[in-house]
Amino acid sequence: MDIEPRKQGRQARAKATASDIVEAAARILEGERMDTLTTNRIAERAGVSIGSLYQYFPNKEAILASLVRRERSNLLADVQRIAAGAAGTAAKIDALIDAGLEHQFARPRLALQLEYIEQTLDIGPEAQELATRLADTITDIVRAHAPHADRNAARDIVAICHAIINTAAITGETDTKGLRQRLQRAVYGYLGESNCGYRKAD
Amino acid sequence: MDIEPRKQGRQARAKATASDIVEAAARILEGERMDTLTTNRIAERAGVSIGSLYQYFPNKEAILASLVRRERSNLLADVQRIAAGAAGTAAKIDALIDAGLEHQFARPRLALQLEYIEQTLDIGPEAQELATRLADTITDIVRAHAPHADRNAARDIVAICHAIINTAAITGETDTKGLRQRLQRAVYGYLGESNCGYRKAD
Amino acid sequence: MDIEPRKQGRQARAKATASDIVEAAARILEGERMDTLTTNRIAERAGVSIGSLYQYFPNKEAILASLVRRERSNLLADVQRIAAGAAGTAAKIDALIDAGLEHQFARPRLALQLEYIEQTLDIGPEAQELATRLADTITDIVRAHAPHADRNAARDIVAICHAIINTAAITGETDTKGLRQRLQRAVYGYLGESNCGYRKAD
Amino acid sequence: MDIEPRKQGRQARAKATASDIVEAAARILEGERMDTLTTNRIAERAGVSIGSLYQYFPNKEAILASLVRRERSNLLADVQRIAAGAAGTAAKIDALIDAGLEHQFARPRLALQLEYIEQTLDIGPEAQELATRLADTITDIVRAHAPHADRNAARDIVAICHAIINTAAITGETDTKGLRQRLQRAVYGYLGESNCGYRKAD
DNA sequence: AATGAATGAGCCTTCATTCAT
DNA sequence: CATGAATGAAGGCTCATTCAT
Repeated sequence: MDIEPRKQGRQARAKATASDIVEAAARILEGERMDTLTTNRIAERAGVSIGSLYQYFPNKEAILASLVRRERSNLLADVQRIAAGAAGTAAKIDALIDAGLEHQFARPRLALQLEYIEQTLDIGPEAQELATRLADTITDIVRAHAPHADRNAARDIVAICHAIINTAAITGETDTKGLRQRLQRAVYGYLGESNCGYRKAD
Repeated sequence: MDIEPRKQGRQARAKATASDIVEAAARILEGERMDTLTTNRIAERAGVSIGSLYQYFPNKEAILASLVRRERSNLLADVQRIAAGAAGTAAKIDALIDAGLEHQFARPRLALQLEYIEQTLDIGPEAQELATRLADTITDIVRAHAPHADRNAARDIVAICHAIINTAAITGETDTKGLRQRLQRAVYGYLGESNCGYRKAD
Repeated sequence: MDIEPRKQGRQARAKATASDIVEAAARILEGERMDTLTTNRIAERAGVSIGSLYQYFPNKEAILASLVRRERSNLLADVQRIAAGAAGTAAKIDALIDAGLEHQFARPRLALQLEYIEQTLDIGPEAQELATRLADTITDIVRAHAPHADRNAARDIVAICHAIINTAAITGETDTKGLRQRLQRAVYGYLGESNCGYRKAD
Repeated sequence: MDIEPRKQGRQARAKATASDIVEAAARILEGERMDTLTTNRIAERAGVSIGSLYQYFPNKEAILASLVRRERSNLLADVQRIAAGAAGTAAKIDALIDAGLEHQFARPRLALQLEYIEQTLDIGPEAQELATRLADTITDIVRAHAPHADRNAARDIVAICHAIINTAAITGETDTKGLRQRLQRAVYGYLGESNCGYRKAD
C-alpha cells in the first residue's frame, strides 16, 4: 500500500490544505471515538471535500503516516538538539525528560493514540528510520550518563516515561512540576542513583 | 450499548460455549491482524455459528468486555491473594511484580491489545469497578511499604511495570529473569531505595 | 484478483441466489446501458441485497466471469456433441452454424456484450481453457471438412459467423431461415466451394 | 447529453488543441487499459490542463464522439472516392476491401475499441448520418457488382470484413497480404463466385 | 437452541465536472 | 483563455446484526 502523500501542490493553498487534513485527523484522534476516524469525517473536520482529501493522500493510511511522521520528526529534532548540546550528561537527561513531557503533554490523547496506530500501521521506511534514529540518539545520551546501561535500559527508560506521562495525562493531572519530579525519580531510580536531594529542579 | 452477556441457560454447555467465544476473540487478538476481529471470524474460530454467537452476546463489544473482565478479575484475584497474605511488605511488592509479569507475559500480545481495547471500549461499570479495586489494593500494598507514596506513585508503578513488560514483550525478550530484575530496579528505584545489591532475586 | 465464486451454499436457496445474481447481470447487459452494470443494480435486479451478492461473489468481475463461463460451457457442450456425432463433415458444419445461430440469437445483445467483456476481463484459467477447447474443436471439424483450411481459416469462420449474426440481431432481423442461408453462403463461400444449389437446407 | 464540441475560436491554435485532445483519447484507447480513459488522463496526455479540456468539449462523451466522427469520416471519404472512381465493379470491391484493411489495420486496437464505444455512446445525429451514408455507398457498390445482393448482403460483407480484420489484429497477425486474400475469399465467396484462381491479387 | 442466508448502513475511493485565481 | 484545486455523486465492498428455517 502506498503511504506517501500525493502531491505537494505548488500553490500556497495546496500546502495548507494538506496539513489541514493531517491536523484534522489529529483532532479526531484526540477528541472522538476511534471509529469516527473515517476519511469522510477527516475531510469534514478539515473543511475540505472528500475529493480534495484524496488529491493529497492516496488513502487513509497515508494521512496517518503523515501525522506520525510529523510528530516523530518534531520530537527527533528536539532530541537531536539536546544530544548535540554542550550540557552535561545529567542535564541532557533532564532535558530529554522535559522534551518528552512537553511532547506528550501537549496533546496527550493524540500521543497515546499515535503510539497504537504506529504499531498497526505499516509505517513507511522513512518513518521507520525516524524511529530508529530517535531510539539511537536517546540510547547514546543515556549510556553517556550511565555507561552500565544497555539497549534494554534505554528502551525501558523511554517506556517508563511514556507510561507515566500517559497515565498522568489520562487521569487529568495538570501539575507538570510534580510530574517532572516523578519522572526524574523513575529515571534516576532505574539508573541506580539515589535521587534524594539530587538536584534542585530549576 | 448493552455490554452484558446474555443471561441464559446456566447449563454447563452454555457456559462453555460462551467462554469458547470469548477465548476465540482472545486468540484472534493475539494472532491475527486487528481487522480480522470480526464477529463472523470469532464465531468461526469458536466453532460456533454466527447465529449462536448472538445468542450468547448481544453485540461484539460485549464479547470484548467479557474478555477484559476475565483478564482483569484473574489479576485482581492474584493481587488480592497477595494483599491478604502474611508476607512482609517488600515481599508483597515483589510478588506484585511477579504477578504482573506472569499476567502480561503469559500472553503478551493479548495483554497489549486489551490495554488498547479497554480505552476504546465503553467499559461496563462492573469492569470499571474491577479496575478501581485493583488500583486500590495495589495502592495499599505500596503505601504499606513506602508510606510517603501517594496515589500517583502507586499509579506510576503500575504504569511503569506495564510499560516495561510490554516493551519487552514487543521486542521479543524471553529472559524473564533479567526482566524481573529490571522491574525491581524500576520499582524500588522509583520508591527511592537504592536497589544495588538489595536482595537476592529468589 | 480473485474471480472464483465464493461459496456454493448447501441450502437449496443458496444455489438459486447465486444463479439469480448471474442472471441479473445478464439481463442488465442485455437491456440497459453498460454503465448501469453496477453491483448494486445487479443485486437489485436479482432481488437480493448487496450484502448477499457479496456472499456469493468476491467482486464484480467474478459475477461476469461466472456468466461468461456459463455461456461458454453451454456452447462448448453443444459443439462437442456435434463433434462427437456420427454425421458427415458437411452436416457437422451446418450443425455448427445452427448451434452458433441458436446461441447468439437466443440473446443477441447479451452475446455481443459478453464478447467485449471477455476481452476486458482477466478471465480465469478455467474459462480460458473453455475458449481454447472450443476453438480447437471447431478447428478440427472445419479441417475435417476442408483439409486445406488452417487455424486462421477456422478463426475466420467463427469470426464471420459471429459478425453476421450480431449484425442481424442488432438490426432486428427475425428471419432465422434466411439468416442461416447467408451464414452458409459465407462459410462455404469462404471455404471455396460453390454453394449454389449445393444442398437442400433441410 | 450535449455531444458537440464547444463552438469557439476558429483560430488555428484552438483547432489544434481540440484535435490534440481527441488524439490523446485515441492513444489511450490504443495503449492503455480502458479504465484509464479518464478526462484527467486525456488532458494529461494531450498536454493540456483539465480546465482547458472542458473549454473545448462539454463532456467526456463529446470527445469520444469527435473521435468516432473523425475515423468514420476518413473512411467515408475513402469509400466515396472509390465509389466515384472509374474502375470496374470488381476493382471497386477490391478497393473497398483494401480501404477497410488499411483503416482497421492502421490502428487495430483503436478500431476495435471504437467499435464498442460506438454502441455504448449515444452517438450524435451527425455521426449517425455518416454511418448511414457509409452503408449506402457500400451497398451501391456491392449491388452494382452483384445485382442479386440485397441490403443484408452489403451489411454482411461489411460485418465479415470487420470481423476478420479484428480477429487478425487481435491475434497479432502482420501478414497483410495473406489477410487481404482471405478477405477476398470471404467476400467473393459470400457473393457466390468461385474464387479459386479467380484473380491475381494485384 | 442452532444454523447460516440475508440485510443494509456506511466505509473507502474515483472521476467527471466546476470555478476561483 | 489557461490552470489546477476543489467538489460531491456514486461505485465497490465489508461487517455487525437479524431472522427464517
